[in-house]
Amino acid sequence: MDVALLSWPADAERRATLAAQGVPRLLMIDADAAPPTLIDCLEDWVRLPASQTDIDARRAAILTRHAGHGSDRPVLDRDGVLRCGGEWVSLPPVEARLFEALLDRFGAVVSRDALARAGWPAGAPGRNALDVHVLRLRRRIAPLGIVIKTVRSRGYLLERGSALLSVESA
Amino acid sequence: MDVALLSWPADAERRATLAAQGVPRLLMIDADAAPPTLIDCLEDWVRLPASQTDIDARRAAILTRHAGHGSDRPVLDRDGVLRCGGEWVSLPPVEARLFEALLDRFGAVVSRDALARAGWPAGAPGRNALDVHVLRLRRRIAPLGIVIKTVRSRGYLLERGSALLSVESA
DNA sequence: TCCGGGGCTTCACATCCACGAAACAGACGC
DNA sequence: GCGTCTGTTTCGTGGATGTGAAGCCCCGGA
Repeated sequence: MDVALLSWPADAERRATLAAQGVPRLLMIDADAAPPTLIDCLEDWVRLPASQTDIDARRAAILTRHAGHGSDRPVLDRDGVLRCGGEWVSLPPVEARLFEALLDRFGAVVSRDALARAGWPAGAPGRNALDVHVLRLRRRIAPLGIVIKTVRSRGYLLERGSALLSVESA
Repeated sequence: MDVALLSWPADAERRATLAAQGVPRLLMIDADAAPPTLIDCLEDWVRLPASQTDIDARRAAILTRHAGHGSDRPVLDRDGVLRCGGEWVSLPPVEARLFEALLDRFGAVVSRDALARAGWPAGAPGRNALDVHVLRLRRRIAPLGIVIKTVRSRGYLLERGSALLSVESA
């Protein structure tokens, strides 16, 4: 995980998107622009021109806060091995593609359509196939403390479980 | 509560004291000094010389965080996911449209008529539908510390709750 | 002061649809 | 052959939306 560097006010829209996904941001403020109101604790800004030292300091601060809020993303490699919190599981092809799509938008909603396209690029099978694969994927990743939440009639959303965090850190 | 303005590195000792007391701080960094590592979320810094605008912006940001890791404005994304203070809930279509209308006028009154139009662009169902949906919306967003206040015979108004802040931080 | 009504809140249902879950079956690889 | 991966069918549960009706509160009028 890294801090996203954005221009302000140029990247206003991207900023909102990243904020919604919980991605930390550092806004580079144009010399003559007004500083924005910060959305949350994972955001900061520097006025340009700024020294690399100052920029690095603010990035480090954001990362520290981010770590404090605890939310490491799982990692999926090209062999379908999913790692998170020291543990790992292997994902079969279809589930790996589904998970990849969810991970790309970690913390944000992925529509069922988008998932179906990700899972079956050549065309999806029956409608229920997706349901079943999500079910199986859920069970497979549960031991890693990763959860797929349903957002009814909208899609699915990937996040770290809450209950397991204490167990994991213990 | 106000933000303490300190010089850095001159006021290092006072900074530690204030931090221990939970007092928010803004460090004014000497032009040639290295930026400090931030102790907590209630601290920030600006490099001198800095404009009053920038200083005020950072003070405001600190105060926002101080109001309690979640006193930020709620954010509703296009997938009906409402985020606030690290938590989130999903809103079904009708409630999402109602909430959007309230959020557009955050802190101000939105008339029942306007709400009805926002919730049912094609025309509202029974008159009571709005009441019931407001009720359900209230219950759904309560866990996020967001409150819909009634302004009798005028409409509704969206704001952050106060009582829940302690629960939320626990 | 008491009463009636408007405005809002809340509950109890009823309907419809999305999603969850189990069971089953074919295909494939070791 | 056995276990895994994948897809299908089927059934059940719970969410989303509306409607009707009972209650509360406050305000204005008799």
